[in-house]
Amino acid sequence: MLDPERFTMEALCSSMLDRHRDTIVVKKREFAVRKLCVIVTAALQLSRNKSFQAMSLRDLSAASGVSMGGLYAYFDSKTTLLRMILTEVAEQVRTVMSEAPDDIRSDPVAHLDWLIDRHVRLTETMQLWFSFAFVEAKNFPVAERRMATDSEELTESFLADVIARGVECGAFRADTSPLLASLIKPLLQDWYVKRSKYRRRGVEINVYVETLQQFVHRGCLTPDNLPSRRSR
Amino acid sequence: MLDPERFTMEALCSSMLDRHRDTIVVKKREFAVRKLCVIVTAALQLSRNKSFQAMSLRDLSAASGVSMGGLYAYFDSKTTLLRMILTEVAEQVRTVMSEAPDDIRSDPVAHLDWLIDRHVRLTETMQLWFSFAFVEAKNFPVAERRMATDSEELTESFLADVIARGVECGAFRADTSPLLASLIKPLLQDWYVKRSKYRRRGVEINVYVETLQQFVHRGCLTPDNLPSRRSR
DNA sequence: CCATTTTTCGAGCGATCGCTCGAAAAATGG
DNA sequence: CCATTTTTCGAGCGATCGCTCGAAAAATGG
Repeated sequence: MLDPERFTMEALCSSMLDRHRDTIVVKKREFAVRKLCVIVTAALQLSRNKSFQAMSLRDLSAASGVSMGGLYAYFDSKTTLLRMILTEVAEQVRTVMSEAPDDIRSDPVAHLDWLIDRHVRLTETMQLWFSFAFVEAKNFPVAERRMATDSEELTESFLADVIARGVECGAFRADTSPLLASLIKPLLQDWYVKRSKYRRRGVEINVYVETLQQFVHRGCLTPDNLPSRRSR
Repeated sequence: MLDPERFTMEALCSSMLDRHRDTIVVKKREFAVRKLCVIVTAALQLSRNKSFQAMSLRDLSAASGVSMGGLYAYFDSKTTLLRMILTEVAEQVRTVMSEAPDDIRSDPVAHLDWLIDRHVRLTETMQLWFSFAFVEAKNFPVAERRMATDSEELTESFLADVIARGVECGAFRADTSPLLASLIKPLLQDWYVKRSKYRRRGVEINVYVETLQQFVHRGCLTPDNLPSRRSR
């Protein structure tokens, strides 16, 4: 459903380069993308155990094999590197969550399921990026924190819009809580925030997606649309 | 339902002192508790905007009015201060979530509702402490991170136990997802992690608790126990 | 009131941080 | 092959960090 080719490190760094042509000094695209991949890979890896703040640029230099001075050809401050990564995550969310085909868009239940499925699979594919964004966004300058907040609100608004349409057309209960979209979001986030827990317990991504969809269905579908699974 | 007197800064710092008698140099209880309150209050406040790592001990000294040297009478390293705060949060969760009276304990549905209610209200009362623990725990030494993980797993096990009992006695669906406890936890956390969002939208704590309880009911109660709220 | 204990103070330490800059190395193109 | 451009390098900068320690101030108790 999601083409993995779209989210390779090279594809994402290529996109990062386009977005930051003005701050990246290196002129030749080939050179720039290759080094960006190395730098970003090392940065995500190092931030995984420690944190972005705790990672020094000397650590990053050693892990990436790019000299201290060399790093500054790709960003003009450590905060800029942070912003580049956060922006890439936010823009991928915006793009990927907007791509619902028309036939799915026409059915609120299917559309809600689609949003849940897409979000979980996107965060799975870009797991390191999302963990990074979630953990680091809080600790940094106002502008960067704002970016993270906006991205989260956008995700929530995708959900809220579909739910509102579903209530309107009678697929969802009329008494569906206005908080529902707010509650689905932390459930989506848990998949990557607590990824290691689910891995340890052997929870497959398909199981997680289906469990979440069913949980949400029970919370907001009208009884007519709800499959009755009474067992025993 | 929760006595606020139990969770005043003074009560919590008094408890912290008992737990760390060996590392705190100051001998007179009266002195120690008073200064601890000042120090911890300032530390939580400063970590709110920046982060614990980004907060320097000079910042803390200035904000609390305690000199650099004076601080070290209350902890022997910055990490110890972190550990003291995290421990206090974890122990309060452990205590407060274990106090269900027998009559509630005997009814799984009531007990689950009680756990949800208690957790949300505890995190509301100790909001700064919980936000701190959630944001900071990831960034720090292995031992401290482990403590946070253990605490979260404990909370989850409280939920899982009650759900298992509920399934056994037929109050909860037999096909209740084994993931349910894992999914409730991020919903509980969202209340304090995204507290400012809910405040901005004017969501009252009672509404949040009830919405959450209802959402969970729909997800796991057998139809017999589920109040039918079909409207229009 | 004074001897003793307890608490508080803050200048100064070594280490590490983000970042710079002039020079070296590599790539390019005629 | 060589002149020019582009990329990479790493020692060194000022600033700030966690932490120490000897001395001053405050509290205690007979």
